[in-house]
Amino acid sequence: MKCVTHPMEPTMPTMTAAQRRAAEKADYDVFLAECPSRQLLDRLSDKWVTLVMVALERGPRRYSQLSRTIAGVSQKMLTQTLRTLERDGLVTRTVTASVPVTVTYELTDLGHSLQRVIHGLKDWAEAHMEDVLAARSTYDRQP
Amino acid sequence: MKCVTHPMEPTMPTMTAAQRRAAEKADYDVFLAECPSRQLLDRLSDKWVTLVMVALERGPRRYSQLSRTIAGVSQKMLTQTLRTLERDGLVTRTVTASVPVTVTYELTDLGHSLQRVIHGLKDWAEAHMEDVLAARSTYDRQP
DNA sequence: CGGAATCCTGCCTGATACTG
DNA sequence: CAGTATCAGGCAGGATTCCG
Repeated sequence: MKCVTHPMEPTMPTMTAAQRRAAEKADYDVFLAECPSRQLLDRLSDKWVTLVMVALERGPRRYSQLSRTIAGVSQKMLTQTLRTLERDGLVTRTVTASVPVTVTYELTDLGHSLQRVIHGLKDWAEAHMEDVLAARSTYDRQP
Repeated sequence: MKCVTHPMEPTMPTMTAAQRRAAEKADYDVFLAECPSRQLLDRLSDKWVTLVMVALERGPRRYSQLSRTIAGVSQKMLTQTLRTLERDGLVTRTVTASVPVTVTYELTDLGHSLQRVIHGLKDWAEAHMEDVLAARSTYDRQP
């Protein structure tokens, strides 16, 4: 398993999308620190990324809405997170020239595909909260 | 939607496991900073947690194996991550009293259920690497 | 081998002030 | 409203050393 970027070969029409995806996967390894996929996984495994992606799941949201929805986020981290998500093609940023100005963030198609995965994480956390709390009290009871 | 811990009511035998889970879910909100589920989601949305969970997916692993597999992790963070995963009931820690000592980590059933979700994140990162790289170069080309 | 303990740095956070 | 800028401080996380 190598970690290389793909030379731009002409797309082979004989491959299905699924086959191409499988071929691409084989060339990336998240365990290699230098691999782009590792760096991407590191970025995605971020609490603010997770919360923003979940907050955007039901459609476009304004900056101030996100700020209020995601309790505890600083302006700095919210803006920074939204910028990198925009750069990575996961959200779009739309500025409406009104007074005062309105800025709307929305998931792209790519963003939606990631959102589905991340939503699973949120569901898991909410569904298994009891189990985790029980495990903690068991663990903490021991010397 | 409130964020409360459940008073220990006797389990209602008339509820299915799925029903009980749905009822529990309704009481947790990851957007509230003080909610346990939010804090759990924050912990899970961590790059070392993600990588350790993926590294353990094929069965038990020794500390040194994990250390070598997960490139770039420090002993401190690996130990710290494994400890919290153990405390949260996601992995077991087994010490074999040999010389030198052998320590093995393995996913619990709860851990496996989370691992399936996290694996989706890894798959997404590896599968959509090209899309993200393309989006970045488009973004960076603009002033 | 698998850590624990220590020190130290840099980033995150929080607060405040200022713009288009 | 939706940021950018700046400065304080605290703590996450890296590097190093030592131990059963």
